[in-house]
Amino acid sequence: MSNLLRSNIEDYVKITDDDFAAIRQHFDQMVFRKGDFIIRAQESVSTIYFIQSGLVKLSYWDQDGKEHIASFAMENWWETDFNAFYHQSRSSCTLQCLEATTAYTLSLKNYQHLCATFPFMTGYFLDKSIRGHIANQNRILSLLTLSPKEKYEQFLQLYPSLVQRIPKTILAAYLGVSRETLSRMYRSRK
Amino acid sequence: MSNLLRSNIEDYVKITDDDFAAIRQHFDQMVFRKGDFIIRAQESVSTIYFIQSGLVKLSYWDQDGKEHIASFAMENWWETDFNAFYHQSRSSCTLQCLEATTAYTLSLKNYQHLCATFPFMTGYFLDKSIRGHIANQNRILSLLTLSPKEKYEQFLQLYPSLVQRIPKTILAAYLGVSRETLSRMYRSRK
DNA sequence: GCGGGACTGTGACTTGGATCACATATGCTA
DNA sequence: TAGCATATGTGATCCAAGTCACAGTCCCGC
Repeated sequence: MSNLLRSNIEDYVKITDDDFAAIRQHFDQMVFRKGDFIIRAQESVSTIYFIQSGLVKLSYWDQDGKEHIASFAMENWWETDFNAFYHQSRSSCTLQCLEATTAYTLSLKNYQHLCATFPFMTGYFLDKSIRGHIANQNRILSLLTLSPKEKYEQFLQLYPSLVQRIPKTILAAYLGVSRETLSRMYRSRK
Repeated sequence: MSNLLRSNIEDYVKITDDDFAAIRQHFDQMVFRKGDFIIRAQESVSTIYFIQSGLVKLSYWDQDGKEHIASFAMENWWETDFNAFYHQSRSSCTLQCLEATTAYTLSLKNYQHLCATFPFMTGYFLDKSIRGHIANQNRILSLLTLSPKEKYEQFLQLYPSLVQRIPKTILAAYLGVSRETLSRMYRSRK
């Protein structure tokens, strides 16, 4: 199974070569360099991205100019500003590459066509959405219940491979902790 | 449109009387009194609930015995511990009635049967799931970016009708703020 | 109608973590 | 290879919000 998108779909349901070829038609591919913006704030968002390689961050800037991270996405993950995509409105977030990234892109029109042509794809997206929903729920509970130290340790446990790939400043903005507090956290048994 | 469940489905797609009758077969109905537990921690969860009337809270207790609110659900909302339901594991949360509540219940088996029989129901649940996902995303950003005062004001704006129905202690546990801080918040221009 | 529990307000005190300020290290890029 | 931006560590200070303690209110059941 050399194709990541196909294997991702087949984690949910097995498909034939012909089906995958037809599904594949709905996607384009894009290549980004480190630092490139995939979505800028205030833009309209008509595309979902399936990350083939690389790492991106979805972030929100508050009125004080402070960055907050809504989520990260790496290989094998779907990402976009779902709020803007689903409601066809302008993005309040920014999607930017932390590493050089390649992605399959799926437009809203093709997304709808895909679900209409292959009903099991609706089930596939439902599966993804529910998992995302559950992950968000867990993140909310972590934000509510954990100390900075515990948040960091939980992140380490959940995404050990990501910790080395993400600048600490950005990780702090994801955890909801100041850069300095995060930095002080490695030694102390807090 | 007297039936809340039907009108909720028809917000997504129009259905015939016959279809609704067949769909309706998949559900049972339950009645709870104020304070009743719908789901207790450590129980397995095999049911989704569609709230017809009333108000429930989904909460998590940390190791210090402090309660944290994952979410509220009122009339016209779907609720359960989705993590436990979807992965068929034990609940880490508690679902409890803040008011006398009536709900349609849908078992996992019937949920699957429903989606298999009426493919558009998969689309309906996908729609619900995406909206839930987006709401959770927004909640995460609120927790990351807003001051206690701003969190309270945003809640007021998003759910004006809920504020009167939820004890302040519980609301504080939802906002991630202490009861006392929330209480002090009404007067000051903080 | 009485008593005990949940709910809420409010003062006094404490503190975790933010903020500020600066220093060092590690690149890229020209 | 110099030079500037990015990333990180660390000390000193401050303050928003948590915690603790107590009092008043409301409501429900016996």
